Amino acid sequence: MTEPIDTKSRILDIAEELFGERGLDRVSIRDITDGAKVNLAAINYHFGSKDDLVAAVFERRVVPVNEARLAALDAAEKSAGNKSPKLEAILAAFIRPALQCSLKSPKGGTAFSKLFGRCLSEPSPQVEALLKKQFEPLMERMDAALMKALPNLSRTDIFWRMKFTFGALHHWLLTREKFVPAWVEATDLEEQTQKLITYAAAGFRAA
Amino acid sequence: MTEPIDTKSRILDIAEELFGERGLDRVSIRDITDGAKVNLAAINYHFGSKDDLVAAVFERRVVPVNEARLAALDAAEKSAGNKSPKLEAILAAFIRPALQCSLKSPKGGTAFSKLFGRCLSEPSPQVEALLKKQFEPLMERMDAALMKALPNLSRTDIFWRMKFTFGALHHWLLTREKFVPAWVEATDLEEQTQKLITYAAAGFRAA
DNA sequence: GAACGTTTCAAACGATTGTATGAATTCTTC
DNA sequence: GAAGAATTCATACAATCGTTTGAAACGTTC
Repeated sequence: MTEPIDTKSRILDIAEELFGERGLDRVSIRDITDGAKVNLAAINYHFGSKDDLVAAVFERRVVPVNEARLAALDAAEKSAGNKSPKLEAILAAFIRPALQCSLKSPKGGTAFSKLFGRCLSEPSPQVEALLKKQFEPLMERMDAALMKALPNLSRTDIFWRMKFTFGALHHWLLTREKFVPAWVEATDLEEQTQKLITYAAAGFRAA
Repeated sequence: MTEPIDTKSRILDIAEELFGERGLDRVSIRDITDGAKVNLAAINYHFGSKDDLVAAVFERRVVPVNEARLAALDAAEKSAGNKSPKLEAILAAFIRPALQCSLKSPKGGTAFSKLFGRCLSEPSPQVEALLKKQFEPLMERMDAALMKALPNLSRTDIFWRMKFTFGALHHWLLTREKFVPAWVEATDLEEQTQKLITYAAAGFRAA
């Protein structure tokens, strides 16, 4: 576990890990600089403030995830020709990149999921602006694709079902390893992803 | 808006409101005592510590909600006789009490939802113990009812779909007024509840 | 109304927070 | 290898944090 990377990346890495573990406010500047083995002033020097660091940590993961989602949507639409892609493919384009990114993040991938949950529930102005900028265009694309795939569903219904799906995805990511009784059969992530896609697709298709 | 109630209740009331607005750690003891117009030492005197206050605020809402859920489940099973209640009735027993409680809570009901989200993502030891104690028996009852209603679904599948439903419910409660584009047709809470039940029921029935 | 337990009060505690400073060091460019 | 920019460093700052304290005020009971 050598870490020859630069100061900025080291800060981002363990900031993500600690934020995910303990929450944004329960992690001090000093916790991060100690963990990253950099000087106390490094965060303010490289990022400006703690809030800016939070936004940077969050942005580093959210941007590629949403890019991957758009790319997956593009690919699905392309391979479907002039027809609409299957509902499952549209939902997979939304769900799978989030999971894949969460795997790249430290601590087996739970750190980013937790961080995302926190950024949703206690957003700073910086994070809120980032959320809007990142998700508005994505949601428009998702809406359009879903409306085409489910022509007899109103746009309002699609909006609500998308919100439900979003919630299911993130609660899953957030508590993947938690609140799981012993009797639950072990399943790998791919299986769990399939289960979610199946569930959401049926939810969208409800009369 | 007269508040002739006692110190303890006044503290609980605005603590709930402030925690919901800003997050557990962004609200200081002084914010609460100022808002409740009580002395600074009142929180430590009446509750012991800030963490204990958080648990008390949370407990005051969670306990009645889960009692109402169990009661609704009882009622549904009773009225169904020796048959299984309809899937929608089981899900409604889970969903509706949470919504109803959230309406009683300050700020049009969003405060409790936000508080719940926070308690899920950054639980103190006290809150974590409370969560376990409150949700384990409820989930067992829900599992049993759902297995009876969906006999060809494995218990593991029921667990995961229940988790997805839980996520959809709480993300909805947490962001009810947020991230809603202007074009979404206004719907009252009852309609939204129905939409969620429809979505979740279809998700559970998926092959 | 005296004695009691309960609650409220103003004030202070030590610890920790995020940020700022200016000097020391390293890196880059000529 | 000297000049200048970029980075790291130890240290200090003011503010805020949760908690404690001991006295004052209150309510109850005999």
